Amino acid sequence: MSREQIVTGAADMIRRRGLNATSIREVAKHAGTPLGSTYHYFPGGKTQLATEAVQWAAETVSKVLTAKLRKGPVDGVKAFFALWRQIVTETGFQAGCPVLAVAIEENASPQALMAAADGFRAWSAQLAASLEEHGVSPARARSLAHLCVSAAEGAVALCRARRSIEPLDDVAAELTALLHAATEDPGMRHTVPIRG
Amino acid sequence: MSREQIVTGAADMIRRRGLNATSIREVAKHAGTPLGSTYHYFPGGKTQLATEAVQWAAETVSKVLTAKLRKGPVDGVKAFFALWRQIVTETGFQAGCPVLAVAIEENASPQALMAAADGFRAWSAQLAASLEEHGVSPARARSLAHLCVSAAEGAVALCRARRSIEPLDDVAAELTALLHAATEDPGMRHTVPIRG
DNA sequence: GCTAGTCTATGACGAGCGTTATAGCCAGAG
DNA sequence: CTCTGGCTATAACGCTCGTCATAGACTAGC
Repeated sequence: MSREQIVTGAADMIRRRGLNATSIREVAKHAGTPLGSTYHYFPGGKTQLATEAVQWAAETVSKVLTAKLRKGPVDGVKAFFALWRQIVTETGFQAGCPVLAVAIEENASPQALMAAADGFRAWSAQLAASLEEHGVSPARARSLAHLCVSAAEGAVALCRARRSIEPLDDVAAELTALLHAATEDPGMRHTVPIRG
Repeated sequence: MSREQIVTGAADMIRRRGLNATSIREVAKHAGTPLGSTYHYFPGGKTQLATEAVQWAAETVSKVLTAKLRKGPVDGVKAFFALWRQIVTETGFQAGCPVLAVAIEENASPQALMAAADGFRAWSAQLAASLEEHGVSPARARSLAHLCVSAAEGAVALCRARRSIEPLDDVAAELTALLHAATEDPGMRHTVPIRG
């Protein structure tokens, strides 16, 4: 169906150029459908298209996360980072995350922004739930999940700017080690936290 | 001087709306200068203006980092996160990081993108140097520095989407604890603290 | 074969964009 | 005083944007 091609094409353009630089005309051309069709399928205009593109991207990642988290949080996070690594390298550092792209544009429609928030929230929640299942306290699970999602999103941006995969790989290594220690090492599980 | 107002105004608009949604006309209006003046001061057009805006923002953060890192890497990172926290909350979740904004737009000019890369690299390098000074190995210092910068940038985006400061605070707490353990406490160097 | 509804095709609208050109202002140097 | 050079002011260029309207084509059900 060509409706789906429009959504996935829009998501691809948004993750490369950002929301504002993604025009409906180019999305239609990229999908091989006429401009009129876009407004037939998406009567809500650009707002609706952007919202659905973000939702589609968020769900795609979410499905991968669901599948890989079955083997535990560390494997899930590894897959999460591997996914971003593939996107960044396969596109020659030209694509990132459409959810992030929409999140940082002030004039994005409220619906699209909400879709982005829901996407981030879903990923964090999945990760946190898996951590809890492996003995991490709820508060710490949430905070580790936020760290993983934030670090991945930020690292993708660093990699794109520097045209090097190094930041993402560094971050992935640090976080796998951190999660491993937080979940599997019984001797350390009740260590007194250092705060300040 | 009004030239500087144009640069700072451009940086402010870019961090809110993104590069593409920031028009020279609006930058000029926001700075109270006529459109013609913009092309007088920046004959390189939007490319030059964006590049200088990114450089200015990167250097502003860099100076804060330089000052606060004198008290050690943990204090530096705390200040780094406090800085982003202030920006996000003060603007009601409407502003983020202009360096990130430029980094994730494919059609940003090569110069502006390079300025973004330089900014990220400078922050990471400052942090890594401070970590090395406090006994962290070069490789791990680099990787921890990448983690801090990436996580801060990503957390700012999460906060903007969700209109909540929670992700940033969670990330800051996790990373201060991680850095503290990595630098100062010999007995805890290979442990991971648990938050309450 | 006709009708209805889905989708295509095309063009137009007002607006905003980056950029350039040109004429005018207005201080300070001679 | 005149003159010069940095800055302002204004208008225009071609272009793309989001959106809408409208007419045609195709396909499914009767």
